[in-house]
Amino acid sequence: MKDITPKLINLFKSGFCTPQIARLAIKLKEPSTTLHYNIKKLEREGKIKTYKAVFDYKKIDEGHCSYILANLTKENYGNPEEISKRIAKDDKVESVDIVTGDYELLIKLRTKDVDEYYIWAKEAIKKYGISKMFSLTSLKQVKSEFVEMG
Amino acid sequence: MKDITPKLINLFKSGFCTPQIARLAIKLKEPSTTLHYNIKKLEREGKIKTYKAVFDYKKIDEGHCSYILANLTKENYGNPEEISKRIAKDDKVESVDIVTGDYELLIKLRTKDVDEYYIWAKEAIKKYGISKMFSLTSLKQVKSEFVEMG
DNA sequence: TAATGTAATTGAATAATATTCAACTATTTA
DNA sequence: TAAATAGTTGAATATTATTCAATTACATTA
Repeated sequence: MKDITPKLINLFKSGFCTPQIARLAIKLKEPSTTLHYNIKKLEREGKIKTYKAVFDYKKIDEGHCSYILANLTKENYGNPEEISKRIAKDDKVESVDIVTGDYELLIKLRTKDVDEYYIWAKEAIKKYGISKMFSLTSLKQVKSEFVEMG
Repeated sequence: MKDITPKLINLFKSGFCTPQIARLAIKLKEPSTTLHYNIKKLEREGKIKTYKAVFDYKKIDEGHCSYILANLTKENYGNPEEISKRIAKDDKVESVDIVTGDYELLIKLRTKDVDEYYIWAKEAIKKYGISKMFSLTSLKQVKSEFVEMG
């Protein structure tokens, strides 16, 4: 049997979805052509970047969620953008922000468990030139990606 | 003219989208019926929670993004869950986590600008019984909701 | 290990939905 | 206020999802 779900999950994390115009038409009591016009306009203007799926991460073996504050080594301190773009490529990374305060980066990471988190963190220090890390572990994800988690 | 885009944006933040099976079929070189079957299975199992849109937040007047670490007053310290569920109801709140460390909650907030952030923060202290707040402002959102921001 | 049941794959038919188009209306601009 | 532009909408068409039934793969157990 071919297990296509991992591929599916990865593609759905950032795309391969589309608006449900008919459902919106009912909800908003507007003709579907009007909604179609307005949605395409939002897309054209670049206001909508993509359509994607949101998962119950525990159920897809990404139950461990952590927020990592990171300092860059002095070689990289000057251009956090390049480093953060590289970090952003990682499928396990939900978000990367360059932030104010004592740390330069804030990374939201989703892993299977603490072990996988630890492996990732060790690797990251080497790969991305991180000089110091401060991690917050999520004990409960009440809302994520604008979606309330049951 | 009726401006339905704000309603549209709100609905798209957490739903009213659907998978693009035909595109996936081409991408994965599998029959669309196979993908249909597998996707419905993921939905049935609750692994997929919803399908939604991701925005260029600057372009929809939600350009100011901040991470707020919060302590609850001692009356609320015992049940962070109830408070966090209430906070989660707020449309401006992208995520809420109960976290380890010196603070109980980590809130990701999207507002138009600093002014709106300040108003929200003041209100939140009153409404949710927050005794102390520590905020990190995002200077650049490199990735968000698993989507790389150009 | 053969037999039986269950889960997954798939092509063809159908149903549902998005998209296009053209006519019209509202809004903005000169 | 005329002309141009942007937004709305119903009807026609094109796409796409969904259902169905047949088939195959896999797991269970006797």
